Amino acid sequence: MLLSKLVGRTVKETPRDAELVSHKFLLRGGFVRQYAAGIYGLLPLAQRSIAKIEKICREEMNAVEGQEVKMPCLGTKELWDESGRYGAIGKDMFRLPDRHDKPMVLCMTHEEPVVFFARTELTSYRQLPAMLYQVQTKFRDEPRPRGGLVRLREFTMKDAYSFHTSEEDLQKYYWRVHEAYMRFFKRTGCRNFVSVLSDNGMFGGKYSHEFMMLVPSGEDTLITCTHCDYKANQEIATSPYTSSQAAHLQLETVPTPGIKTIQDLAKFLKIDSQQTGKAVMYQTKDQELVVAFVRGDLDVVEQKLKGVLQKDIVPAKDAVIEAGGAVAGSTGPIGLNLSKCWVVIDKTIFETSNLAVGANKADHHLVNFNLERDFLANLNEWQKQRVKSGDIAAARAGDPCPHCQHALQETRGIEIGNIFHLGTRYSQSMKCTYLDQAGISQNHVMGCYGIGITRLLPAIMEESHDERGPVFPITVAPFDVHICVLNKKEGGAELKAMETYEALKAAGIEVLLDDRDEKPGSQFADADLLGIPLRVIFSPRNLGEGKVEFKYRDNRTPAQMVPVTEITTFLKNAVAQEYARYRAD
RNA sequence: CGGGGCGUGGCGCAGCCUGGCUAGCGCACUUGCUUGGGGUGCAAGUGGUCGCAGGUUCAAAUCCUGUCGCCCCGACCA
Repeated sequence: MLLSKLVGRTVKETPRDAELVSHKFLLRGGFVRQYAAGIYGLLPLAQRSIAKIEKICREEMNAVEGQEVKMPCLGTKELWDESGRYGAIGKDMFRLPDRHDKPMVLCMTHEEPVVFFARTELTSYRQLPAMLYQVQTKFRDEPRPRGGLVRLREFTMKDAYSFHTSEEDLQKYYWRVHEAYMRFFKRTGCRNFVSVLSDNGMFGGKYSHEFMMLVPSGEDTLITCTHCDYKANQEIATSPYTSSQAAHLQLETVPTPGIKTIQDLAKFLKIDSQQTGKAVMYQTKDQELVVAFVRGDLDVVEQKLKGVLQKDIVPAKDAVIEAGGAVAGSTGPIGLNLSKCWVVIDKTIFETSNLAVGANKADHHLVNFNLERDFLANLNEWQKQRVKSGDIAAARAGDPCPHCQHALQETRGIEIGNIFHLGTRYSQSMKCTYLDQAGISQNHVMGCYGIGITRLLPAIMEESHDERGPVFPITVAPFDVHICVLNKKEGGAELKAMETYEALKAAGIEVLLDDRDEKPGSQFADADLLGIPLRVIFSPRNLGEGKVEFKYRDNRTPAQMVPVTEITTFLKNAVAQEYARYRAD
């Protein structure tokens, strides 16, 4: 490709809307253009990279016996009603009427369409296990698209779905896909990534992993152990917090004028915040109050709370708080109106004695509160139904690891892939069955596996760049080799460069030739901005000595002079070596 | 949905508070000369209903009202 003909120009100024480095470089390098919030078009440079990512992805999916299919993006309400998700998913799903006013959806994931396939095509145990995958556009009406290509409303995803006759078979295959994912991410040049245990969200199922690129700009917080291999999304990470147990003292009400926060309370009572109980309030869709209690020094994780409660929640409004009998700033377990509210108690409250908690009376708190004695023992059977318990607190840096007790640490990450155990969540609701060996109808046991294809490009750029631009792994770079020609009119520089360009193309190497009549500085700056891993510079000065200059985009070795007669062979070797660096095995 | 910010040629911005001739600057783009190893210099050009609608006024990019869009933080996120 000649750079003078490449559609998509580079710019010096950083567009105002860009925050992330990947976003800045994507715009400045002419990789993408924005159409609307969360909606981008890929120009040739980005499209070339994405196509390479897709190709590697297909190879790895084929290697685990995946069969590529293409399912429609447009879906009908009927199909999504079968799984119950037409109603369960809120505004995240694009919905539109067709010309007959029939409700349609734009698919945000494809469990429903794939089950549609499976129940007619996978009807015998002889066909199982089977895996279908596609590389397809997904639509999600995100509340807040952001970060350039990181969080989009329209994007490409590789989604795969496997069907099994047993949990054991699914589990075996699940780990095979996990392996395939590790290979895929290595091959695409991802370096610092991990798989972590994650929340199942709206998928259902028993377990799941997220593949996370560890970069400071990541949206998710991960909890990892400094000693063992425990890794989890903070949404589900746990810790066996150390708590203090002591002889139960007399419960007392104490006036606490103007004390609203845990910090103030601990200071006022001259105790550690670990000796307090904090109430965090949410509300359900039915306007019922949800009061979550955790130890004062800890934070509530909403995902965990939702899991314990099995309900969707949002932060509580004042009217709901009042109706539930809670007093903001002094909310405690005793005295709540349990007919109007749910109470969720974190395990740390069970484990700590003599806590200071709110008294549900303005400017008063209780001290020496002991959960079993002062609250649970006084509940009748019906009230007990309104009280749930579980692990709802956030594990933090410094807390002990649930596996080895060593200190945990926090890291930021971008989710680049995930794998989910689905079980029979969809095959049951959508009546998807096969006949087993005994001729008995059984539900398929399912797994699903996603990779955010579009997102991987900015993720790689976040991980791999310098102040001048991205530094692409050759496996996903838009081109293999970038040729600059300085002062092209003199000394036959342009002619020599063209010869090399043609020879490399003939050898199947993807070359970008900067044939513009630009100053060296401009050419170098643009080459840096495009991030192509190998660079050759033709100039009259060096050609006078029969040499051209070769350098790596990442400057891993000093630039070297290569005889122009050998440059084609040299580059063929260099390209081959470069690809070899990203082999998975 | 809550909080904050921003809409002026393709990009980055000034002008707006305090209304006033043909709306300005830099980059990019076109043409010519110049320069030639980290964004040369000079000259001449192309390109804008100042997001949109309504209002106030002799006069609106500028003031008022409404509306749409975009970004950031939070909420949310298979």
